[in-house]
Amino acid sequence: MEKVYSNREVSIIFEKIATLLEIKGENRFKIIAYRRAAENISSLGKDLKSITEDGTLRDIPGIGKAIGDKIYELISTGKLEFYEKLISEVPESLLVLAEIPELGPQRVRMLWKKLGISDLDVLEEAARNKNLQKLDGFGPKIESNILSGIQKVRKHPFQGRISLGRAWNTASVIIEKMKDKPWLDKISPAGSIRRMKDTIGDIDILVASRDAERVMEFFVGMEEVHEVILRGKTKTSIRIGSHLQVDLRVIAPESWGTALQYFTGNQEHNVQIREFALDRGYSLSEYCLRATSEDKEIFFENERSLYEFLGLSYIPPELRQGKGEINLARNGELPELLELNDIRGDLQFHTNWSDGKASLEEMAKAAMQRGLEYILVTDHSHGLGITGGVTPDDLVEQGREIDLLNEKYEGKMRVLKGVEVEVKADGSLDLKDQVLGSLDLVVAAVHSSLRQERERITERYIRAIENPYVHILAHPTGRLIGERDGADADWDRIFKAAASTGTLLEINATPQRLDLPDNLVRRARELECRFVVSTDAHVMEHFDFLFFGVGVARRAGLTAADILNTWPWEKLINWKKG
DNA sequence: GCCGTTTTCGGCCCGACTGTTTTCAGTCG
Repeated sequence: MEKVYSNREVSIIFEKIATLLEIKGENRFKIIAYRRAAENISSLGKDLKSITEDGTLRDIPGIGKAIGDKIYELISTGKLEFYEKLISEVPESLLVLAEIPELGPQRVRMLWKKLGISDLDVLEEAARNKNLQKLDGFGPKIESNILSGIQKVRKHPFQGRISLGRAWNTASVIIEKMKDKPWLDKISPAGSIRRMKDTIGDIDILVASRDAERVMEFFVGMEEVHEVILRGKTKTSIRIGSHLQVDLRVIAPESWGTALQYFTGNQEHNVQIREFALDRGYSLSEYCLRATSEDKEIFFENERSLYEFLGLSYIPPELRQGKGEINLARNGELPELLELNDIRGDLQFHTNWSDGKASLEEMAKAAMQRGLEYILVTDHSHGLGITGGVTPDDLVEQGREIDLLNEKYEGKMRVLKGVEVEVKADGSLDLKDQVLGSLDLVVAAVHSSLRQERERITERYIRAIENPYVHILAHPTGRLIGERDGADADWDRIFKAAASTGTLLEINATPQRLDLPDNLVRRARELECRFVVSTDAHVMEHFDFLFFGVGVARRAGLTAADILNTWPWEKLINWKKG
C-alpha cells in the first residue's frame, strides 16, 4: 500500500520545493506561489484526501492547475515526479544550509555551485579554513556568522517555536517596563502574538516615540537581554534566553495606524492589503498611505481609520491571515467575533479532589474575582490512574460541598456539578451512566492511547460523543504543543457526529493545548458544531487562560452565538443535547 | 505559478539592516 500523506506532510514538501527552486534560481513569483500553497495547506481543517475526492482542490486559495495536479498525484500515487526530478538536480541536503541565519538562497547556491558545498560538515571545514572569503560578496564577517549559525542549527535543528502563553508573558514583562516612560508615546504587542497564533516564532513589539534612540538604548539595556542580534535606528532585535527573539520597531506617533497595521501582519494579509490599496491608487507602507497620482501623504491615528479609508470594515488582528478576510471586509460580511466579556462561566477546571492544587472554594473565589458567574467542577474520574481521580462516592461527597458553597455564594457564584470522565481505549467511559446522570454537565476526554490507528480512534471518539450523558468533548485532539501531535483521526466524521448529537466541542484554553486548534474549529463550525471555551485550570491563576481560548475562537471566526458558555447557567443546565 | 467588481495576459508590497561595497545585493519580515 502506498503512503497516505497528511496535510502537514504535503505542506512540508511544497515548502521544500519552494526553497529548492529558490536555490535553483527559478522565477521568484513561482516560488511565492509554492510557498503560499504550502502555507494554505497547513492551515486547512479538512483532509486533502477528501478534498481531492470531492474535486474541490482548486477552491483553496493559491492552488491552481499546476499545484492542484501535483497534490492530486501525491495523494493518489504517494509520489511526486516533479519533486523527485527536482532533488536529482538540486541536492536536498542544501535545505539544511538554508536553515542557517543569513544564509539565503543566493549564498547557498554560490556555495554549492562555486565550492561544491552541500552539507554542514563540509561547510564548517571550508569556513574554518577561510575558504568562503574567496567568493564574491563573502567577507570575514559573513564567514564567522556562518560558523556560529552552524552551531545554532546543530543545537536547534528545527526552529523552535514557543507557546502563545509563554510569548505573551515575555511580551508583557517588556511592555510593563517601558509603558510609563516619558519618552514613549504608545506601545503595543504586534505580529503573531497580537494575532493570537497558537505558536510564536518571535515576539514583535511596536513603539511610537519621538526619541527612538532613547527607546533603543533602554531596550538593549534590559537585564533579560542575552544578545543583541541587530541594532538600527528604528528596528532592533534581541535574544532573550537561548533562542527567544524579540523585535522592536520604533516609529513616529503620526504613523501609528499604518505602522501597527503593518507590524501585525501576517505577511500575506499585508501583501493583499497593499495590493488592494494600489488598485485604488495608493501605496501603503508602515509610515503612511501615499496617493500615487500626487505627492500626498495620509496619516492615520489608528488601524480602524486606515481600513475604513480604504473602504473596508475594521479587520480584527486574529482574522488577518490572508485567507479571504479582505473580501469579507469589503462586503461588510466579517463576523462579530466573540469577546472575552461574553464568557460567563468556565466549564473545565480541577481541584485538590484530583490533580488540581487548590480547594474548591479557593477556585470558586478566584473565578469570581475574574468576573465569572459560574464554574463547572470537572475533576478527573478515577480510571486515569496518574491523577488520583474521583470515584462515584467522591462525587456524592463533593456534591455536598458544592451545595454548601452555592448557599454561601448565592447570587455571586454558581458551582455546577460535573466530571472529566475518561474515554477508555474502546470508547466506553469509566463511570456508569447512572453516575453521569446525577451531574449537571459531563465532560469526556481522551488521555491515553492517542496513537491508535485512525479508524479505531475515530470510532472511539464517536462512541463517546454518542453517549447521551456526555455534553462536552474536552481537548479533542490531545495535542501538547511542542511535545506531541494530536490524534490522527477522521475529524470530519467526528464533527458530523458531534453536530448531529449536539455534543459540544471544547476549545481548551491552556496554552500548551489550545485544542481544538483554530483550523479545526473553523471546519467544525462549517459542519454546524457548537463549542465551549474552557480553561482546564489546575491552579487559581489558570483562569486567566480564558484570554487565549477566546483568541483561538476569534481566529476561527466564532461569534458569541457559537459558544454555549456565554449563556447564563440556568439556561445551560436546562439545555439538553440532541 | 496564480489570478481577475477595469485584466485569460501581464502583473505580482515595501522597507530596515548588514556587510561588502563605493552604490548595492542579500536577507528578513
